[in-house]
Amino acid sequence: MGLGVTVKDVAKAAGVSVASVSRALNGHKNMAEDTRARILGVAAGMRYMPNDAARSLITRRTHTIGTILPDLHGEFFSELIRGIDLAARARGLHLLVSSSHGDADEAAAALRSMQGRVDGLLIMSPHADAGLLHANLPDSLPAVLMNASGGQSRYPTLSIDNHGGALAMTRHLIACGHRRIAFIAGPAGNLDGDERLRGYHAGLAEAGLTHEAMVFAGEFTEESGHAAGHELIRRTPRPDAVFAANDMMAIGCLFALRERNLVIPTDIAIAGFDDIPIARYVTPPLTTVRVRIAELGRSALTRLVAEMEAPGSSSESPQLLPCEIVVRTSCGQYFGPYNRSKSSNRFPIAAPINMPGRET
Amino acid sequence: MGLGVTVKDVAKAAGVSVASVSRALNGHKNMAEDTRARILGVAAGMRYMPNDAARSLITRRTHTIGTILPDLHGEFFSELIRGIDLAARARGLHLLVSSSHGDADEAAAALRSMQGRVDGLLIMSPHADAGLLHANLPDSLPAVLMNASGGQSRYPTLSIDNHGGALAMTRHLIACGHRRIAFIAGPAGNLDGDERLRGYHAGLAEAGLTHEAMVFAGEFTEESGHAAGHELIRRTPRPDAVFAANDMMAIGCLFALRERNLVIPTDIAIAGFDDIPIARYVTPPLTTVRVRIAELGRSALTRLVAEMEAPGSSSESPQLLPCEIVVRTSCGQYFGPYNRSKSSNRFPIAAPINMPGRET
DNA sequence: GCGCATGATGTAAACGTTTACATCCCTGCA
DNA sequence: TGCAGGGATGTAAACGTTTACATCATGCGC
Repeated sequence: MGLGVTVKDVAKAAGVSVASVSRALNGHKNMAEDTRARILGVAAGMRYMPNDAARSLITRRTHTIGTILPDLHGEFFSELIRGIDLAARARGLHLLVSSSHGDADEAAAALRSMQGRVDGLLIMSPHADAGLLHANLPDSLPAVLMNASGGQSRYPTLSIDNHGGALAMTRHLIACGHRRIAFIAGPAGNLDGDERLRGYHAGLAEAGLTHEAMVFAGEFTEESGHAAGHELIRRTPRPDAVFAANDMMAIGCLFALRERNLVIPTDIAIAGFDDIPIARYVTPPLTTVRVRIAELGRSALTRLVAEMEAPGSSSESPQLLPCEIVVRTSCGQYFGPYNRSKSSNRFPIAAPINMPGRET
Repeated sequence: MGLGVTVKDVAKAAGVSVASVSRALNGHKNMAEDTRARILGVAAGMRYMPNDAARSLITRRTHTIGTILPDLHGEFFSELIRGIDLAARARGLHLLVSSSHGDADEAAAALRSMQGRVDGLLIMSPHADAGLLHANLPDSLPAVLMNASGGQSRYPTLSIDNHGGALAMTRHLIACGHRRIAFIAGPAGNLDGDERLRGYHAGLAEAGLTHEAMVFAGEFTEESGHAAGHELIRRTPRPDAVFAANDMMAIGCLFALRERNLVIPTDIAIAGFDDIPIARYVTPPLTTVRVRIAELGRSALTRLVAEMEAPGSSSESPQLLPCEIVVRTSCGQYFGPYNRSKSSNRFPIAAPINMPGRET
């Protein structure tokens, strides 16, 4: 039972018309309270569940929002979905996900296949340029872009404040006394990576250290960080700090330096970007830039809902989400004025054993 | 444009009836090939997209499957979704997710709200007992349970082979020469944790070490592992190995032991369960049991599709997914006959610095 | 007591598909 | 030439809702 019970069956059982049943269910005004109560009782008794397809057909609302995501792994993906899901559920919206899009064609297919199933779309895709979007989406479907090269598109855009985060970290490293700060970049053309690089350069420029800029190629992978690490210690004079465009490269670099028996942070400091969970557990714990991924998801959904209710409502695009410096021990001690996260160690991590050069 | 174009508009533009348009789109037989081509051309030209709600209404198929998940974090969640999504997309199915269900009421609400939106359900929830499922799901809706206490339910069930994995790890520890093996358990009543505990006991029993069993309470959290670590080293004689029911507890324990300046694995060995990404990056890298989460998702979806096509097709429930021992360095050297993962270190990790007691 | 506003309820159209059935036309065979 | 058969196409019903509009009863002011 439960399936196959229609509004008509309920109407018959309750001795009213289908319209009354519908009104009772949707909480319309202008109904006798006792009638409503009776209908609701009968409906519950029959375990009636409205057919959403029929409802959507007439109301033109699916109460579902779709997400188009690239081939993401790990914490980033789950936190993003988590933030979106929480915000969506709070509004009674369902979540249709389509992830793992490796190329533009797959992303386009996903876009098209969501037609008519969703009231709005949350899109994060390196391939989602204005052309692709226009070709595969009806103009009437609200959408919000995440971490896209905003501005050029007619869609609202939300991004991590990559530039601001990298700038803050560069300042922090300088404040810690480092001067020769190397940077391990992201893959060419990657938006996040490019912004972080810009922030690094801005930080150096501020301190009059432009001539010290030292950029190594990277691919956001542990391997590329490892390779960059081996390369950068051959430089003379050696850099006294490394800032990697993401945590995985910082960790790869960390291992490379340890292979050469360099002591971190005494011999050389390391900083990353993202604050992935692993960052807290390597030896020594990694100083990094935290990005609130769940918050990005939550904000994007909020923005999308606003867009759905009043298209073109807020056009102050792109919106930036702030980052936060998380100071651990991989960059040496620092007690200056920058924003430090109180919660950077939710749990007291043991001091790395046999690690010289650290004060208590 | 693109929205608002209906089959009727296409029919008019192509000079045929709506039935012909429908037939052309759905690849029916008994159609003149040229007519079909013409209709398809017109439809594409008008950027026609069929309305899924209307289609679902009449066909009673949504081509969507729903997932009900508990409040999961991190890698586990993303890998699971990833496996499901890949398998679903391959079959042209959409994915409706509902995660973060903290209690039974939320799970029940999620179950009900998916009515009529999905053709089948993938459920992982500690609250999803037979009663809850029966009360909130129509009998006609196919569903597959993941990691539930199988057998008692009329739904097909898939689970990680927790018992087998824990047994294999216990054997491995014994084969490494350890005798006094402590176990840090999961939260009381947790199915996975209980099965792992059973596997531990079975392993000890096999080796005639039942009297050495030593179980400490844990909550699957780093904190509880840390606490258990401090507790277990006060025992005399001290355990020579610790097997934690999951990696986070193993890591908490690892830090506790390092705080006491114990050398791992010389003084005491540590093993975990799950192979979370962090496991490879702690010092020393953690030996653990790998569970193929994405594979679990993929299998569950495959099973669900089978169930949708032929209800009650395969009742050999519950189905177990094998685990795999991943040998790193936290348990000492071992070259015996157990199944070792070749890929346990996708990338050469540097030897932990200043870590005595390890051979090359 | 009469008309009228108001509130409760019923009737039926509409949403955009799919598909059973009817119709038409063409081919092949007697 | 006539007729059966069958392939192509059209007609219209059905899916389960919501909602504009019609209807009906009730109470109120005069």
